[in-house]
Amino acid sequence: MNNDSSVVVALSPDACSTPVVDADRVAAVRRTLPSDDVVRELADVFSLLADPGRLRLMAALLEGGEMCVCDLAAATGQSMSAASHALRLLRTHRVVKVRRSGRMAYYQLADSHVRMLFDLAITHIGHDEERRGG
Amino acid sequence: MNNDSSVVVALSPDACSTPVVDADRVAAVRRTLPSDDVVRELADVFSLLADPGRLRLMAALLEGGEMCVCDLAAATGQSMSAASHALRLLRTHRVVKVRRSGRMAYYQLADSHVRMLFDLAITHIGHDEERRGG
DNA sequence: ACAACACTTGAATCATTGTTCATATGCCGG
DNA sequence: CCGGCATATGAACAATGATTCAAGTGTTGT
Repeated sequence: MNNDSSVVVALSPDACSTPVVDADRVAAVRRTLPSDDVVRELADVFSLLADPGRLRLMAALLEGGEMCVCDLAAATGQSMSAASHALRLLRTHRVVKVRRSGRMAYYQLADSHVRMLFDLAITHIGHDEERRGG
Repeated sequence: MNNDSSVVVALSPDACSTPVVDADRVAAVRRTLPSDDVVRELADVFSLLADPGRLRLMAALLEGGEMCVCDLAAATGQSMSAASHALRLLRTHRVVKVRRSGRMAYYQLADSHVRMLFDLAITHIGHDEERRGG
């Protein structure tokens, strides 16, 4: 069936370089896409998880519960400075929270989504390892 | 409830750069941490999700099912070149798969983990809309 | 054959980001 | 108060990566 509402490609003035095959589908998809803000925040969250150092930090907290910075640094194999920088990032994004006692800072995970994100991603790469024949 | 009074600073004989407060906990955590390879793969997966362009691409495929490159580019608001580069990355990481028909290339998601990763991350950033029951 | 088309790819550019070194802050014991 | 300690932070540097332009591949229609 042809779309009587004329397959007019309502391209913005500057985006006229992109041809469109199925204009209706494109329009429908555009409507359902998350807003730019949400997309940016999502990318932000995943960026936090996209670094081995931070990943180890989170895995350590997943297992160790609550730990101080120097122990976290030792457990994850990075310098205290690197660990502190990483924890700061995670802190500002509400992934971990800190409790201070004297000169120590004890960190723990702030919510439980991290564990699920981990498991899901592990499932994904496990799925990848499972395939045969290279 | 007091635990710090009994905390013995069990420094390893050769505590070079990183001091350790709770050596046992550190050792235990180290044992449970995923291997370097797994950590790297995890970071790799999350890196794919850490870009707005790719995120929009995946969200579009989540909604649109199977789409050609130019429609994906139009729907996600990027150039065809950018979309193609992004899709190539997603392809090599087995996140999307491609079907060719003539000069067209139709992409779709290769596994269902993406949707769960999305929902989990959206829950985390607190933009979870009330969509249960409807 | 030719040209237009859908897509891919390579190279260059530019921005982002992780790591390190050095220094700063605040707490504790003497 | 002072020195040592746990942590935090700033700036510089190097590496990674996204985007763009230009050119390349294979396909369809005339």
